[in-house]
Amino acid sequence: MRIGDLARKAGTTMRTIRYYEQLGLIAPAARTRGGFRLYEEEELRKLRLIKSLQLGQTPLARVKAFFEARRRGKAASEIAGGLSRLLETELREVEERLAQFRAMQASLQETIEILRCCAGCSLKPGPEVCPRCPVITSRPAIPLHMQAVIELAEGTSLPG
Amino acid sequence: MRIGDLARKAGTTMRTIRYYEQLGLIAPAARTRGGFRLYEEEELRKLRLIKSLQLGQTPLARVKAFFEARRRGKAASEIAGGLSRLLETELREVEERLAQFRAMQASLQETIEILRCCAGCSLKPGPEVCPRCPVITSRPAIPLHMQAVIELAEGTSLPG
DNA sequence: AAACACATTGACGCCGACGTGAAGTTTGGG
DNA sequence: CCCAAACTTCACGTCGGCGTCAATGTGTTT
Repeated sequence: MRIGDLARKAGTTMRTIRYYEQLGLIAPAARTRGGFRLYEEEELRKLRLIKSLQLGQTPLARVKAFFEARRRGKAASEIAGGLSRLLETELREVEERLAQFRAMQASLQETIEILRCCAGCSLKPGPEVCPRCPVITSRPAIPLHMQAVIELAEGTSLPG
Repeated sequence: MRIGDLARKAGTTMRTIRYYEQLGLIAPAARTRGGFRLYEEEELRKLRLIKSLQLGQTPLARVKAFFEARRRGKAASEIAGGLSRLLETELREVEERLAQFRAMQASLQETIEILRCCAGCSLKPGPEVCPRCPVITSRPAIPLHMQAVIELAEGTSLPG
């Protein structure tokens, strides 16, 4: 299989594949006499893998470290141990980001809800303006995005 | 307050503040005769806001759009409507990423568990190698990272 | 008025993950 | 044999979010 086919099958581009090769992530199984890269199915699997790893923001350098763990480890237990250490680091990072995104999601959802209420009342958003609004007052804390909205609303000139 | 103080209070740098100004995100309330930027507390709040928004990967361009929504909207309901549309877009993106990260987390956790088992057995990881391993065989699907591990393990030469 | 920290503009650099040419070479079908 | 399509390497461009340097100007203290 040549690079164009591989790119199509993997849903990526030739440029990307060559870039990965430059980084030492994948390599063609062989070359034609003329120098064309020739690939096996294995590279296709690797590419798909890289793609899915990228969904989790895993940088290519770490993907490489992951791929390289094969060479360094000798015994199976070493391999398993080394890999699981790598993955635990990764897991910690993923969980950090998860927490951040969950917080963002909560803030966004709450803020949207409040805004819908304000839009219904035709009021400038903000707790001083709409002090009896249950959507705002029943909340333990003002969500992140709502704080921004309130600041923004202070610049406007409209009936309160 | 001059730019250095603002930077310290906001936990950022002068360069960053000037960069934000260049992007139209924040502006000094005034300047000294000599040209030094002078800021009020409001800018500090804005900076803190930007920082927290960045935790959710919100690009600065969108933060700007968010800030600019003030000028475009005239009536309060327009403002609230426009903002909530912005935030809904943001929310959708955040939720997409949340799903991806959740999948990554699950895959990582499962893979680490499997690897621990393999390390305990001193076996090369992979379902053919350890066919009776309940940790592997009881799973509905092989997690993402485990697929990578299996590919990697195939290059090793060790007692199965 | 000298010393010193603090600021100013401008410009170039960097990282990651590629895109986008340009100029030449190889392959495969008719 | 010839031609278009596919491929090669080289090298510069992009985007976001700043870092860092250079040369110069300001504010404050003594």
